[in-house]
Amino acid sequence: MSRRVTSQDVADLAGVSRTTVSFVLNDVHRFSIRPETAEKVRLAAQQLAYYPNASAKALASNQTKNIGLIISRAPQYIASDPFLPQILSGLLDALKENSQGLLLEWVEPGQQLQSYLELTRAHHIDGIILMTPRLDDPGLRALEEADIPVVVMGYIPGSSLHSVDVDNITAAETAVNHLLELGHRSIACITNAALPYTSATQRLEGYKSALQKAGVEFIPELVREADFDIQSGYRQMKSLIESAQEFTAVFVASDNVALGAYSALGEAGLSIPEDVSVVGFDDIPLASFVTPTLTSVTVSGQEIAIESYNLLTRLMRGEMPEFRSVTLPTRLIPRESSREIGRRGKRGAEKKSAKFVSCFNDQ
Amino acid sequence: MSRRVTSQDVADLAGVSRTTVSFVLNDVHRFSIRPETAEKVRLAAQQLAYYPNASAKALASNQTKNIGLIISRAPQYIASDPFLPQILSGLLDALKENSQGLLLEWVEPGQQLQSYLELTRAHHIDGIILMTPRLDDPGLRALEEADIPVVVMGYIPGSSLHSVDVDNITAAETAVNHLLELGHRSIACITNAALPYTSATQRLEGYKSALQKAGVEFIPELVREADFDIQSGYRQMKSLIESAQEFTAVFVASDNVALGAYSALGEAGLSIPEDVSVVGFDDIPLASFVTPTLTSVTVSGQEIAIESYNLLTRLMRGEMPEFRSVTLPTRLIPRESSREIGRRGKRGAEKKSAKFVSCFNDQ
DNA sequence: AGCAACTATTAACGCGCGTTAGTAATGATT
DNA sequence: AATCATTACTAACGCGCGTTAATAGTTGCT
Repeated sequence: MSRRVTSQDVADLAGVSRTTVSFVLNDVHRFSIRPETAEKVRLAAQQLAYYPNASAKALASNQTKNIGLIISRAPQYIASDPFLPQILSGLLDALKENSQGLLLEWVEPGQQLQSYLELTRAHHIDGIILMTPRLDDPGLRALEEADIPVVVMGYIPGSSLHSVDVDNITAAETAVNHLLELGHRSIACITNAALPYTSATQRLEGYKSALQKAGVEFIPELVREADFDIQSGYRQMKSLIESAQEFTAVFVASDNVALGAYSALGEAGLSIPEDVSVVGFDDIPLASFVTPTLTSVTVSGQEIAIESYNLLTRLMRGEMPEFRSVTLPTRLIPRESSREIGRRGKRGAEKKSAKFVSCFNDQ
Repeated sequence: MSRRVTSQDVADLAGVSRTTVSFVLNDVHRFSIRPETAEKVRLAAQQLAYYPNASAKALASNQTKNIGLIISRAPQYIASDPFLPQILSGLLDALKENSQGLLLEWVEPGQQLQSYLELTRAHHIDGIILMTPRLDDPGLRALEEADIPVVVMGYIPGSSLHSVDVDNITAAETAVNHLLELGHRSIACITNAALPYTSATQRLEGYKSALQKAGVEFIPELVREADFDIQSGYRQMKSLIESAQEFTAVFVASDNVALGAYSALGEAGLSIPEDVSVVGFDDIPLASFVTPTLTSVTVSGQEIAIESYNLLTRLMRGEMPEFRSVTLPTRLIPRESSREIGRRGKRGAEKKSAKFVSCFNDQ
């Protein structure tokens, strides 16, 4: 309950003015200060365990030392996201060095405009990183016009906002090409999210493009839209299986969703990769630990986070007025879940391989 | 670049004083205000798209409207945590209703004291939720003495801090009892984290206790310490397999770690549950989608988050001076990964079941 | 001695808001 | 007519800090 320690207290103890304290503790070299004085001040500050009040500092300096990470997705979709921790990990690490804070926000679709306005105007934060943007986000214009640094994780065509992203289209093409090279011709696709999310659209784009370049017909019935979480992957794969469509491989644009697909395939008595090859996307840590290990496209959440943060930092320092969009590299990691189309490649419920089925039927 | 809109602007436009604006927008009923006046003010505020400056508000009112979630773990361990998103999801949801913000912080072991002091003194936040506390955290005393509301997710024996946790000991006992009831007598244990983390110690405690009550000898060589992530689960399980110790079941105190164990078992040619039964902890969403589905103990991250937030809210309102510690229920969810000790229960590298091996050797 | 050119320090203002003490106007009561 | 309550509002202070303009003290040079 002891009164709060202010810079005045430090000044009194050190026998100097509050201004001097401020200069010393903020390393203001414009006004020179005798080393002994500085030392006295530092000692007094330490002795009193003085920590400058964040709000006062923010008000006076017009800098909050916080950046905001905005997730435009409802909490229930956040709960099972294996990718978010990577982003957070990268961001927190980078922020620590500059002793900045991370303010987490989610905005519900429909409330974007107002939320963004409040965020930028209320000035809780110095800069914004926008995650999982939607093409149809009505608040993006407001962000473009707001005079606060913004970096988008992901690509918004036609937007003037700075962005960091992987080349989703090319990456998806590479993934599908991998399947094509293995001899697959009937390749299904399950998106990572609903199509208003740009990454989903782009990855689907890459899928189509790869097929086209290989001269393979695009069959809309082989495409399903998932919704971030495992359940949706399970559902959509089940839907694919139940449809009469034939396919020997599937490109699932999210590892998380792919794991749901694994489950549905197993339940239907289909073996991976004997009956169906699977390629995922994101290369989450788990990908190399599931059975069979999952072929995937590396996307380092940490890297995206760090790159976004670096870009944001430069914007906050007032550098770089010109437009810039960073594209990070991806790499296909072939693992066990994809293999050459085999002799037993024709699928059919009656030809179930015994290998994985047992686990589902025994108990 | 347009100047910031202040409450003075709103006052001018509405033709009243700044004070009146403040009263209207903050719903201060102590001073009555004519409805028409209030309406004028509200209209003006909306017209100017006025959002009160957060820092100024915080400084004047001594309330930041932010709470801090503190993770005492290094970022690399955050990256693959499947439990964190659940916590965040729950917290974000609850916070939204009170239009509060969430400030994320990690403190590195060794820096706790200073970090906590800064957090509490700098007053960036109104309240603290402390995740994954360590028994040996030297900063806890500082938190106890600081006059800021604190809720700990987890249990710290002997601490006066309010806390929310599941009954780790009982839950672990239940998990191990489940294995005992299935006839297992040689049960290994892999902890979820290093023992300074309280949950790890407690779950190990529950494991020992269950064995003791069943009259089964505790064999230290059957215990391994993992470290949050999948890799550590893989390593520790490998270590167990390579040791000469016999076991027919394993209690892994974290689903995430258990998935690593899955991988190591598969690689060694051991089938789950034919050769080794596995019980996890946390019931992450993935648990019901892996092959075989993982028997686990439900711990709802969302619930823990919401309960912690509720407790914190009451503390921040100044209620409840008395000590309180909330314990949330857990439930064992039997799935495919655990079954009665079988005919083929004796393990040995030469008796590998072909089922899972194929995936590792074929490509 | 006299003036300039530093160096070291501080008084004082403003950031935008919440809030207390006080004023002015109106109606009710003696 | 004078007093008192009530209503509707405002002037003015303070939150704790950063920062500018100004002030005292010191040295160097002619």
